[in-house]
Amino acid sequence: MTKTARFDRQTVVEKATHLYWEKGFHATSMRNLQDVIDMRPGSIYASFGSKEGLFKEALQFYADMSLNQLVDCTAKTQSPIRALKTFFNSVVIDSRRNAPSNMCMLVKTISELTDDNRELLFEAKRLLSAIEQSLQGVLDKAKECGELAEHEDTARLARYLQMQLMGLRTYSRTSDDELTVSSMIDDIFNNKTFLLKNH
Amino acid sequence: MTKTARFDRQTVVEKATHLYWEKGFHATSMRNLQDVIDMRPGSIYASFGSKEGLFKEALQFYADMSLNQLVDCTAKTQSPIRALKTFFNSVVIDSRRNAPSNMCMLVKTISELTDDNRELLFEAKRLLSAIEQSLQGVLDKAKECGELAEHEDTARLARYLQMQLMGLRTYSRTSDDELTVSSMIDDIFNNKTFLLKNH
DNA sequence: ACTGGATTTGAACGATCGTTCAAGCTAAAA
DNA sequence: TTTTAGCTTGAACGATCGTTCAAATCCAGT
Repeated sequence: MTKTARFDRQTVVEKATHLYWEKGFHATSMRNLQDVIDMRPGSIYASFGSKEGLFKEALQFYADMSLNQLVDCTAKTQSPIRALKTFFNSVVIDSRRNAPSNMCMLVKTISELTDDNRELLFEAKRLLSAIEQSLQGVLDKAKECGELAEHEDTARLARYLQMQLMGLRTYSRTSDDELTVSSMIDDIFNNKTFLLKNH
Repeated sequence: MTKTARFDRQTVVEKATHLYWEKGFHATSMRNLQDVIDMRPGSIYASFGSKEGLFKEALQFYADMSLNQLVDCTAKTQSPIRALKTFFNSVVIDSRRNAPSNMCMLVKTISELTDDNRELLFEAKRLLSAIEQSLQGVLDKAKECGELAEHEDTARLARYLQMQLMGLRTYSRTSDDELTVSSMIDDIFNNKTFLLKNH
């Protein structure tokens, strides 16, 4: 071997992720990408194979970011439950300002794509499932700490958190009022979500 | 005036809605639409103005369908709360089989579109807000029936239902197991969503 | 300094995109 | 039956799509 790639793969994937996340798969053109990652078609296709190939790496990169975010939250406090709430606030509220979209890139992907892009669709589902498992991991720790009753089904609760997170980030996209969204997170973690007297 | 349009607008919009709902705005081409609604470009552009114009009517049609579904559910029972649960089941579970997508078309739209299609994005948000208001209307009736405590804030609860519905339909897209999704609906209406001993 | 193999470049490809419009056709009015 | 207004048709437009590839460029090894 005589030569290695001149570009930094991590940086390129990061920039591509940013664009895909903002505009979605179909609305992002290869020419948009060429500008943003500053590479010419030949290099891109030599390195990533296709528009789908690059998108797949972007999905992976995004999921890694999200998982790291969750790990960071658990590292900053002794309380797993508090960590979860911090994670929710970070992902739902903070991303209203900084992120390319306040919606989850994986959710945007399963929402946009059909069987015409089977592999990408499957990949996004797989990564969402991985995130759900990480949530369950934190809930398991909460059980160990005694923050969660022994009889609680952490798989079921993780499923619920995942569903609520999906709902929150989507709702967040419809609402200009940040305080409203913020209070919804508080309500979730105070179990004041829906109080019915009877079924 | 000597002549009126030959096609049936309602039927055409219905077919267009089906396709847009399935594939999304960007992945649906005008040629796809031409085939499905059996009209030629000239007629389509004379009647609807543009791809966006037809999509806007499709959004309206979809929202009307959804609102009618909710009304149907309230008409079939004396209990507004039971009506809401029936609505959830109908929208989340039934649409796994029949509908073009198990996700909400309005959610798919706000998820996919950016400011590049400002008007459509705004329209989808507006219609989602209308649905939320209808949910609140049902909750108000529940209060009158005594199914809901007097002190409950129906606007807040409606917001919560809307968020959960968004989450459920999205989660439903990721899961093959219909029973799991079904039990999540049961849990929501039994207030068994997330039981923490402390915050 | 030279060589050789890998990377990078950018023009170009055929396909398809959303849209236009002149010509044809249809059915109500005269 | 003839006229005529307006809907319908389908070829065609320029733009852009994802992708390819021969040529230019680059740098490690000699």
